[in-house]
Amino acid sequence: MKIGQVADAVGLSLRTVRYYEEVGLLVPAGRTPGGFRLYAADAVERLRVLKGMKPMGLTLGEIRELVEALDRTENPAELDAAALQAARLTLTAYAQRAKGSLAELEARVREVETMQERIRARIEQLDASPTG
Amino acid sequence: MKIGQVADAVGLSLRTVRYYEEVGLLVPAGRTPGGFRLYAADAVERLRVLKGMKPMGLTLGEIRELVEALDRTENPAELDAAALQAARLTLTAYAQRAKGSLAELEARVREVETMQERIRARIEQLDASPTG
DNA sequence: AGGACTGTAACGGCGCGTAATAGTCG
DNA sequence: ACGACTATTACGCGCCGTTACAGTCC
Repeated sequence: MKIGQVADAVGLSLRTVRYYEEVGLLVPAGRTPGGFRLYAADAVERLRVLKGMKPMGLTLGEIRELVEALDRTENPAELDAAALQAARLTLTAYAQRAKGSLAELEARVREVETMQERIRARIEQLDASPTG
Repeated sequence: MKIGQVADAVGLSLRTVRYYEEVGLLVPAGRTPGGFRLYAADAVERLRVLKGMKPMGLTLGEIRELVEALDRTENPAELDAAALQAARLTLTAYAQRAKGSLAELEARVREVETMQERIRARIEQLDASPTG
């Protein structure tokens, strides 16, 4: 697949896909003789996962750390005890981050609801004014 | 009040308060002879409102438009019909934005929950592995 | 006088958008 | 050969964080 097909399938811009390559998130499987990036079919799923991590509020560098930990633990049998423990720590830390992210999102929801209420109250007040 | 007291009370950095002045969100009431910014007491409340609008995902320019609409409609009796109608439109638009923002936040919550689940599953898998 | 505070100016950084220009594919 | 696609390079932007250096307050 060329970059346009991949980007369309995932819903990311060409710029974004190229930038993700620049920061080491997804390197294309190869190139055409002329230089066009070529992606394997699983690149789409990979990008979907990356995209799904962004709402956690992670930087791309953190996302990279997280996906690398996930990659390395795909079949745990191949890992020695030390590497396994390290990966476990990383994953646990990001699970915690996710928890904190959820708490923050809920706080944001409450703030937005408060603002919404404030605006609506003002609109009602305008509707009730003599000139309105 | 000087900038440090205001910033502390609201939980914004000095840099941010100065930047908000630069973009026209909050101009200090005056200056000391030496140039220090002086704020009135209501500046704190004003900054709290500004801070409360950010979770809606508005740019500072949009925030300015919104607070200006709120400012202008504080006592509707002084407004003519045209100005009142214009402000009403603006406020309604931002109420709609708030609604959209809430929908997006809920989508983000679901995405984060999904990622959290994925990470937790992997951790459990590690714990169940022979080397774990 | 001295320490805490504040001033301006300027650069840095993330995560891309957006040209501009040129080459490649079918 | 033509149109659709892609490549690289580079600047821009929002929202500040972060020096760096100097001045102000009490």
